Amino acid sequence: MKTFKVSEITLNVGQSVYLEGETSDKLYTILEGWAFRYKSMPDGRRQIVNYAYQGDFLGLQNSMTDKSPHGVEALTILRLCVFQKARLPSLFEKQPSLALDLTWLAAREERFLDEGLLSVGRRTAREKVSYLLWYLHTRALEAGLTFDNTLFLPMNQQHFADTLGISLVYVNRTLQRLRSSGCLTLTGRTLVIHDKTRLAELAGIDPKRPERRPII
Amino acid sequence: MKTFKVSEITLNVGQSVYLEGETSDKLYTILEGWAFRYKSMPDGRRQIVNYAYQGDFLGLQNSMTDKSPHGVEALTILRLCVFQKARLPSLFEKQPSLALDLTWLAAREERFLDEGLLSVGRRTAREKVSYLLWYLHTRALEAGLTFDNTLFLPMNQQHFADTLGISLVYVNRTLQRLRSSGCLTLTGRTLVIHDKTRLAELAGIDPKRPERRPII
DNA sequence: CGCGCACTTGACATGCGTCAAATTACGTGG
DNA sequence: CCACGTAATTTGACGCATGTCAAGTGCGCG
Repeated sequence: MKTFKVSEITLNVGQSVYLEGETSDKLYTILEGWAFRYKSMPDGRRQIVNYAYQGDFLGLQNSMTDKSPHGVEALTILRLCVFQKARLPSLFEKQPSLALDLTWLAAREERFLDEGLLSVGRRTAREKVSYLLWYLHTRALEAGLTFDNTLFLPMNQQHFADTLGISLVYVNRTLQRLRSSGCLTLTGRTLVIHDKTRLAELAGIDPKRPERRPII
Repeated sequence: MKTFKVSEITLNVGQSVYLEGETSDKLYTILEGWAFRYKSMPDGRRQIVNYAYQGDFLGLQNSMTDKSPHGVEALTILRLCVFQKARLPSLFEKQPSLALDLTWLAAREERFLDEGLLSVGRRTAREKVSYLLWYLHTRALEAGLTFDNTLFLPMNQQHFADTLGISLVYVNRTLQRLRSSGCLTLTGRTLVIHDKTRLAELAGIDPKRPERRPII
């Protein structure tokens, strides 16, 4: 294990863990803070692909020699643990349970991405915004980042727009309408969920197929 | 290895490997044929999340006890190899290279999903359809399923629509316009790419950031 | 020969995008 | 603590890409 860990680094808001198109032979775990993964088009259109926080791995999708197909940027101050990806094979040999953990994490990320695709592809704007807030709240719960249904969100409306595939202006209008529905408050960066069941309804989440409960 | 493999099964077009909401303690590899993974909303809206063919794993995202968050359906006759997921830990111990392979496959799937999110979230209808055809052709190349730029596509326009998050009617109109651009022919289920570079342009794929070349 | 399903096409409706400007919040230096 | 500059949020007016509805058309299969 001592040869696997390389170092610990800290990034500031807006700094990149790695850029789209950059090659990196590193792996990262988040010790503290929020980041987002994104992809973009030649003309600058951007799609945020997922958010990540403590315990999440970054860089697993990158080969060691090719350019990264996505970028990762810090949303808050971000403390990272850095590993050499080349050490992975020997690590898997010495500690097979680590391989299982990584498989589990990858599977979890895939489930998130699948949900994201459903959102972006098939939900209406109202459902999209509802779902995103529901999702962030649910993940924050899982990570112990909420206090009494209140939650600090490090992203702004532009991030929402780029996550959901709608325009900034329409995110704003949709948020207004959600606020007036009464089931949540979002002032500045503070989100309070008053009625999560209602929010799930607005998001078009199937009540008969509940999300998996937080693992631990 | 002999204790890992359970059996081999064959499905017909339209049959399900597993349904959304079903619990399954199995893992599958595709030996032959095409399938698609999908998720849906309570009211029936459907999002196809990815396509899979020979060599791809299915069921990795499912826990052994919870309901599957997505379904998988056969697009062609589908031959599958079935494994017991519970055997994975001991397998990883005996054969750490398998863990690496699975990690690689999971990373590959994540890259596909990221691309899908970019498509659905940020591309226009024309770019979406172009990208999907480009993507299917590229993957088919990688798998040795094309012959002289000609490729059999097992999916219909409804599948395209559900993949791209647009309506069936608009997929059709967009295909018409793509055909008249001259860079492809799509008659029935046969796709011929005449000018792949042009197709990539229409899809808004960054020329400076080429997709990773087929591995092997 | 006829039924069913995939594909087409036209007419019309609308959810969301775009442009532009106003307003508010926020950090920074004086 | 205030003044200022910059970024984030909000609102209005208008346009368009895409959706919806509905009616064909073509074709494979029994």
